[in-house]
Amino acid sequence: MIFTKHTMKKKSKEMEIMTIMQEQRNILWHSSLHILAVAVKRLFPGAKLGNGQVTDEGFFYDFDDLTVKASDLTLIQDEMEKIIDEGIKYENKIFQIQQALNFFRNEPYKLQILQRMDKNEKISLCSIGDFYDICSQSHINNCENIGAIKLLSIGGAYWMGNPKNQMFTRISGIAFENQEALGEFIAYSELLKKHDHRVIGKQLELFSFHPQAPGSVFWHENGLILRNLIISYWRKVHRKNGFREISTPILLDSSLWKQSGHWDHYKQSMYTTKIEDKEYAIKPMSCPGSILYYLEKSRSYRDLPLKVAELGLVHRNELSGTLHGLMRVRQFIQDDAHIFICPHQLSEQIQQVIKMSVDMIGEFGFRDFSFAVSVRSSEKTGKYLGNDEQWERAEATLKSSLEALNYTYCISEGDAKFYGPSIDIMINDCLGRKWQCSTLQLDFNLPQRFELEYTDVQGKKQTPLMLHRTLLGSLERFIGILLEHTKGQLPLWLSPIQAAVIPISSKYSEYGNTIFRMLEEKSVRAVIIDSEESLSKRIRQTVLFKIPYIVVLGEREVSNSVISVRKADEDESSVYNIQEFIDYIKKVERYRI
RNA sequence: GCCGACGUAGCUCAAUCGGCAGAGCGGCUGAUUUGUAAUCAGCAGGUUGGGGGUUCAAGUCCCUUCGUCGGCUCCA
Repeated sequence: MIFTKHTMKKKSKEMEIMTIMQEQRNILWHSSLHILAVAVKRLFPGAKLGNGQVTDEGFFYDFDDLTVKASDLTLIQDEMEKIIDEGIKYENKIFQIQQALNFFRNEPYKLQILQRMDKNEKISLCSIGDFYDICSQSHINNCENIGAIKLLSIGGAYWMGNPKNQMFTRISGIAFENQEALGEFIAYSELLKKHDHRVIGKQLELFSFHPQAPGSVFWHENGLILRNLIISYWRKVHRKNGFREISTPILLDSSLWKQSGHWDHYKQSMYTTKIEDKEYAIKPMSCPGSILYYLEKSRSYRDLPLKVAELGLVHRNELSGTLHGLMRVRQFIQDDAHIFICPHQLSEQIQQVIKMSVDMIGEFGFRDFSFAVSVRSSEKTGKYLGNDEQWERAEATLKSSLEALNYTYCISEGDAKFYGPSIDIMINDCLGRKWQCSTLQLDFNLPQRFELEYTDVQGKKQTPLMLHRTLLGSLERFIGILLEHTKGQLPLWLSPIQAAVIPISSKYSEYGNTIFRMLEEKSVRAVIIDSEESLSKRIRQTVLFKIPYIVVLGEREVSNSVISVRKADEDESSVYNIQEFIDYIKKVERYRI
């Protein structure tokens, strides 16, 4: 459903077909937004037209002087359907600006747009009956070709996207060729709800949120087990790849943040405090701490690449309206690392980071990736640090590193940070959504600001290059993505509870406890459910709690000293010796934790 | 932060025009001793997010505050 704004560098045949389908759909959606405007003007003549637009997920139109309730959506949708039934045709015509002004004499925002244009220019307008809109795009031939339409939401949106402007009322919707396609869309929306990590987190008792700390996670025991398992695997991978792990303070003198440049850019979203008249800030990222570590002693080219990783607890005062479950929080663990290198090591280190990312995220069940290289915007304004040559070389190195690994990528123009270009790795989840977790950023800024040095082979002082990178990004957010991808059915090695031991009746409780203790002793995460409820009910509880293995014990198992094991998502159970079962679980876990 | 909606028992939800706050699940107690997704019965559970107001009377109307959801802006 989600299509990225980026243009793919290379297109596969499939991509081409998708693009054609998307183009047709865009025409449909674009045609629909005019109808939305007509419907609103008919029902609410006082409303003033803003702009309409097609997005990746439908279309919207913004209006000023329009107050509508959620229940009005049905009213507007009915009106749109009426207009569609009228079968009015779209017409595009070219007008002189002067002439066009006349059409919009009661539409101040349309006038604003026209008045900004050169008076001698011509403009394309589209008409639907006696309704006119500024528009040069193509439409479907006739309204009747819109087979199904659905208005989805009312929201606010700043005029021209500028928060200094007033807020308009935005009505969003979606349209399809036919009812079946709309049905599929509704089914997909329902599916999304079932994968919502906030609901799953509550059901599986993984975490909670409380008004006393908005945007900060309270990890419950099962959620913390999951988080710790991820961390344990992360540490293993980093040790193997030559990283050293450090931990730096979360409260640091504001002078450090002034020196790093964060104070100028992000002061308003940093938490600060005064202690003995000195101002401190809680770290919003870990790099300055890492730099103080680098500066601790003089470094030689022999020490490079110096790979320093930190699971940094960072705080960012995200605006209240942007908080969203685990996906957007104010306190989180960032799996940061800083790699200090000599310039000639750049390409090799970039490739290593990409490999590490793809391998690690793949282990969590994400096999579908795409890559973006974020470069400067085409208007090379003064906001970027470093000179043109540095940038061009860096961008070229990022691209060639991906090419060396045979990865295709797209270019995200203008998405580079002010201090350097970056590679972003997007994972595609099972619902076709893209999430950016890993990012690798080149930094021209910090090594200079902190006067980082190393001694080269000739004994001369040189400035190292610095790579920032995260693989999972925020652990909180990554867990959110993982829960949505798996619908809470985590793989065995990540399940907070791996097996539920269920004796058929209290007669077999003793055997059940023996088995349970054997599993616990070998660090298999197990529970025993020997309450006096029916067997079916206890199995149901196990399945709802998404415990992957169900161990049922009765007369047959006791007399043969075996266990019956059923995978929660399979119908058949099999008989195992307890040691075979433990060995199997340990084998799955072995290379990860 | 801005625009809008929402907030009722642990959870999911009901309560007509302002007129006695309710159900299912979960919990507790008792009976049931179960072979792979809900055994039966009884009981308890509430300052309707917090504060203020209007009214004979407020879950319901108004103000305010906190939080959540959707959208905007932002996301080092």
